[in-house]
Amino acid sequence: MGLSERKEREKAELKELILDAAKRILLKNGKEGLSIRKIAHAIEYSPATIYLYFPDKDAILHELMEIGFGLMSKYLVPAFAEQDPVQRIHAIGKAYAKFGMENKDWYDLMFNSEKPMKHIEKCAEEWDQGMAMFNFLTASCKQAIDLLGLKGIDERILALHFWSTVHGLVNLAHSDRLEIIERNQTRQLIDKTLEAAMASIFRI
Amino acid sequence: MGLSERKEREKAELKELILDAAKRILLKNGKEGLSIRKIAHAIEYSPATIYLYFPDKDAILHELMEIGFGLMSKYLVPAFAEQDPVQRIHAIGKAYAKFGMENKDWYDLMFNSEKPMKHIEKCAEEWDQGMAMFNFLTASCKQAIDLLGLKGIDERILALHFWSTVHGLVNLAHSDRLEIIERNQTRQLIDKTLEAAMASIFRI
DNA sequence: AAAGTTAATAAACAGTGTTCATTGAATCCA
DNA sequence: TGGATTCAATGAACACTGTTTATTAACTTT
Repeated sequence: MGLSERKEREKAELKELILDAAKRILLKNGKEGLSIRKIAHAIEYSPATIYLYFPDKDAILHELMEIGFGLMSKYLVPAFAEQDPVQRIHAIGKAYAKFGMENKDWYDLMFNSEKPMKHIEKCAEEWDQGMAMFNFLTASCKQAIDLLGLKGIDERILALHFWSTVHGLVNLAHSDRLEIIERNQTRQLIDKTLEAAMASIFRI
Repeated sequence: MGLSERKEREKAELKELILDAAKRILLKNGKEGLSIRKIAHAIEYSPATIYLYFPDKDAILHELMEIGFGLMSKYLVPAFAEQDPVQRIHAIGKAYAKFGMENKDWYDLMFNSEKPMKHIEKCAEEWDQGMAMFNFLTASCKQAIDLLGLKGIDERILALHFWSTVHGLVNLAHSDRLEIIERNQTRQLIDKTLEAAMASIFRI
């Protein structure tokens, strides 16, 4: 019963081929420009073939999302290694924003799309990479709170405050709203605001 | 030369009819469900007719965006009237978040879409309602800074910090990320985080 | 060799935004 | 009034989109 080993390997290989093509098209044409038909054309198969390997387009986007977290961790790992929790949080914020600014389409897929995570039961499992990052941030916040002797502050709320600030900045930048506030200063605005957030949150 | 007054009035009337239908469809079917063909069907005209009154779909979305700012101001006006600048900023944040949570599609159109504002030269003019709101927030921040005697703080950065926090929260809520962090607590998370932001920013 | 299995596909369906030649009715002018 | 002109409205087409299904063709098993 079941597929022979060779069959399974071939199936996995074509799945990988599809994802690779999807990745390339995402990088070249953006989220809007990514279509089943373009993927099919890129790998020289018919569009219908894609549906033998993925139930629908959302499934492909979801797998891309997980690849995106892999990319993002390259930005975050050095920040995670920072000894001082306050500096670590700052470094995480800067790395997060850098990833967001340099990988708009990935970021959109990972943090702004609701489609690839329709059912909350599933997404709690499937967004585990995102959750792991948030939990690490929360733990760092707890350390910072203890270190600075801040009282009556919930580390989860603190982490959420920090995350939403950076997430908000990245999204405002992506939709060109920061450009409206001050032309050609987007990066500086993000850096300065991040510093101001750190200063006010940790009362430096 | 030029259109007679009656002609112009008729033209404006049909334009209004199109926008009204677009508004209804946006509210019922969301941003994705809003199509030229559905608008045409709703007003019982052919799709091609729409293009006699608007250059393209983006132009319609842009006009809807301006209508959205009208809706939003209903939420914000009471907050704007608040006497104490610190409480005013808090009230603005709460009203902004309330609008965002209760009007997802409008919010998306006004703050997350880049399409309706392709050229930055234009959008500086055409996003003037958004800019006016941000400038008012900045002015309130300046007042709060003076009132509390905070030193070395740029009111523009402070306003941006506050805006990006609330914007980030609303977007995280819209993409169900807050639901992942803590199930069925989205509203409370937003309120608490907003309070924490106020406390840390103004050192209460 | 015949039967069974299955990967791949062509074609279709129901949508999308947008363009353009044609129609038909209202307006203008002689 | 009659003919010319103008122009709003449209049907039909183009090039796309995601997805489904019956059919083909190749490979595997008996």
